Amino acid sequence: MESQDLRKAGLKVTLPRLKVLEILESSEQRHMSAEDVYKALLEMGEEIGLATVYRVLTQFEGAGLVSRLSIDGGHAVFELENGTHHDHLLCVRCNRIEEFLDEVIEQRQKAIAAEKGFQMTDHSLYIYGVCRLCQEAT
Amino acid sequence: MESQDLRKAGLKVTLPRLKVLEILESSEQRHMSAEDVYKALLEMGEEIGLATVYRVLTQFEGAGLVSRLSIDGGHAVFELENGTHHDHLLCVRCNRIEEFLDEVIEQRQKAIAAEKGFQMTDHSLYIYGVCRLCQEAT
DNA sequence: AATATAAATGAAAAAGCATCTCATTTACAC
DNA sequence: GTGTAAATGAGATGCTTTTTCATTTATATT
Repeated sequence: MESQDLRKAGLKVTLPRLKVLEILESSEQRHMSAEDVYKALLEMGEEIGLATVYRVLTQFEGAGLVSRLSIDGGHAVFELENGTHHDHLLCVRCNRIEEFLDEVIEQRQKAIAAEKGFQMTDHSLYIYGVCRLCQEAT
Repeated sequence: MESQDLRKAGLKVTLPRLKVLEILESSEQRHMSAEDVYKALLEMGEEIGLATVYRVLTQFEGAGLVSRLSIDGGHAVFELENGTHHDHLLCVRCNRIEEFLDEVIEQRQKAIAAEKGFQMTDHSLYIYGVCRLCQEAT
């Protein structure tokens, strides 16, 4: 039950928050923009303001319940946190997003940061390309 | 002389374009936002509109004269193209940007794209951290 | 169960970055 | 020099996200 997650995060258990969580859990797309979530809520019959959706998603991010991806071009998408770090592959045609984790890359990043004297706090890696389905659809 | 670069790119040689190039070449910061360039132009006494700066930078990007970096959080910075691909390290304190190239990472990215059936078109990798100077300044 | 209070929400305004529109100016081919 | 297509400036506009502020709601306390 998710109410516990909200309480643990110091957030009151409110209908908007429960509904946003519900959308994120039940949507067939794992990666959704605030707008996507907002529209899904409307389709569900929940009239929750877009500003609230943004606020809730940002709070969820702070609470570690979701991660925010900052896609090239400025607009963000959110994914339910699954506990494991990963990077992303994006299809430039259909916007499909896939996840991957590569230990070699993770290690090299740490090594590079160390070489340059940086205390690494984070990193973001996106591979852009045309996914298999879109290649076939040419 | 840069007029040639502009002509080669099919762009007319205009004062705004020459001045923007001049700023990019002479600024002590290699990475500048459109706003940075605009302000530098003003300091130089050139009253070139911000819209023109954006247009010119976008055209330069298309012509391969500059590259655009999309920093986390949405706003873009531009760097003079130096002919060699590289990725970036960003200091989260002072916003210093350093460049690096790691062949191991480059190879792994290609391998991952291939594994996932993606025809890779591009990638973006940013390592965030605290640079040496900012660590010392704590 | 009622109440107090701090937090959450909605709606609209504002912010921030970037692009577009359109009238005017400019580069450059002839 | 002239004509024409391209470039520019200024302001409007767009788009995503955040903020403001009055109202509502969750929850700790009585």
